[in-house]
Amino acid sequence: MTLEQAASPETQAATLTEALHERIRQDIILGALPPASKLKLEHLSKAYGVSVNTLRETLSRLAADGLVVAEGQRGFAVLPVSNDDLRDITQMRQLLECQALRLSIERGDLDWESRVVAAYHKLHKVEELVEERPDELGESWERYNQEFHSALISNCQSRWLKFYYQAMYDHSRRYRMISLKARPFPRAQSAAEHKAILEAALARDADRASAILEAHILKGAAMDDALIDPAKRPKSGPHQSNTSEPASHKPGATKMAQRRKHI
Amino acid sequence: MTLEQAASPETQAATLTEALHERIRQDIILGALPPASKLKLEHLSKAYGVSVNTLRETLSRLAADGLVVAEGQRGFAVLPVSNDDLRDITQMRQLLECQALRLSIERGDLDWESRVVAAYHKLHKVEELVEERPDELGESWERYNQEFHSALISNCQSRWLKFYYQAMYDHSRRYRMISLKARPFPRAQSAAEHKAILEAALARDADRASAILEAHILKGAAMDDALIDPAKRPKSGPHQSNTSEPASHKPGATKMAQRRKHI
DNA sequence: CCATTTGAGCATTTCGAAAATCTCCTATAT
DNA sequence: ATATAGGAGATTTTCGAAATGCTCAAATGG
Repeated sequence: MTLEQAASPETQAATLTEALHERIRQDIILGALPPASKLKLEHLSKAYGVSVNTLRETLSRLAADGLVVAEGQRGFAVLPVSNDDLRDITQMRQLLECQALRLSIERGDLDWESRVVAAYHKLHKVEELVEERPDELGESWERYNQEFHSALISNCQSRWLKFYYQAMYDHSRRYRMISLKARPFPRAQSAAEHKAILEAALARDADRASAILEAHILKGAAMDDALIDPAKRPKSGPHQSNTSEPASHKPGATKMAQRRKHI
Repeated sequence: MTLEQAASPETQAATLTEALHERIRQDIILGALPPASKLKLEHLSKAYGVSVNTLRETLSRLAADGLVVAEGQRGFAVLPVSNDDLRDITQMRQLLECQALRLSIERGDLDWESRVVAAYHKLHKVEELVEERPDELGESWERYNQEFHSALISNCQSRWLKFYYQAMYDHSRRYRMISLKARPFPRAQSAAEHKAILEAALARDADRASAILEAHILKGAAMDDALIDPAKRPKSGPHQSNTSEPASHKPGATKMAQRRKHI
């Protein structure tokens, strides 16, 4: 996502590269392209049906975004996960999102209020039901959760703050997706927290809202923590997982690159 | 600059794209490629002596960094400047740099202390002389100023914080370069502020150091403010702002042509 | 006279393949 | 047996040009 798109979220991709960027970004966040997996150009370009150049340009962008690491003459790989990184991401989200919320509340106007209320309403409805039918509603919860958090900070004027917030949110979402594969759907208390944030925001109490949000972010991340053991990744034999198209938009992933022994 | 490079600043560019990325980044920050100027692919690829694809990949990365804006089917342009953006950048620097400084001080160790002292020493020496001979020493001041600020936060462990701090520093530097073309070298008080920050940092007084730094950043930016009038840019008839090479920095095929053979 | 269409010129986007580099397996020598 | 050198195959990097889409002025119709 570019800075422009963060400022005014367009949904239409004008070029192939932009569409591919969004597609691969989602595949990384959702886990179709697992952490630390090598992104081989020829292979992926076939899987996504684009030329190597287009793919390369896209991966370069993602590398600048931080979702992909690019090492000269050694290609691209999905950013690995680690508990350290998760802690880092979490602290950054606390710093950026709380600051954005403060700014947003300070200049709070009626349009913003109604956006927040509307977003909360959707999220609230889904949260009442999501624990019973997580498979069906999990995706909705993700969307509405993001929209609620976005609405809260939408009144902050800082383009950069929003831009970096969005990046950090994407990263934390990737960790949550990983976590959800190992645990059910432990969002029991988040509904109460969302409500408390809403009330503090509507009361224009920036300190209180910010404090609750900070704790909320930490709690959410705590559930994803300690789920990352590097030895966990399936090391299935030959890498044929990708010989077939990513047709169901599952571009599969090659295995982690074995690092060279000596320099 | 990638996330990796921010974490451990490598100076060697392994590929043409990486070298070009750094080169254009500098040209934008230093003003050889002026704000809002259109970056025509064919033209620039000749000027820098690379193919259109390589240039394109580089510009895509810079777009993700935020120094360049990419509009689908309409090419690339240098990010425009505005007073709003300058304010935004300044506030982000305050937020990120102060937080990084706090974290850095909290886990302050001896190595960090000595890095800070060493960086301050260089900066101090240059600041004593820079106002008399700004043309000669301005560049040194820039480098040592950046190194001092970098040293201050170097002990903070957050990769992302450092990464975003660096991006914001680059942007603020671009504004300072613009400002320096209109005013002499008004850095009289910054020396005293640097000293105060150093002392607070060495005393492990995070609150005081952070407060001084916050004011310091604001003061520095205040001098660059109000220098940007949108009607100023030379929109002379046919857009010739780029017909003349950014050649002050000779983007010709001078240094780019040399390729390495072995490591 | 104004609005709309057309099309030539120009700029961007995308592709396929060549060149450069890295990886890993094998042979050879110590 | 271990270490070093050579080379085939795989992968990344770079290029030149074709395909696509935008811009803007001239032409056409109301």
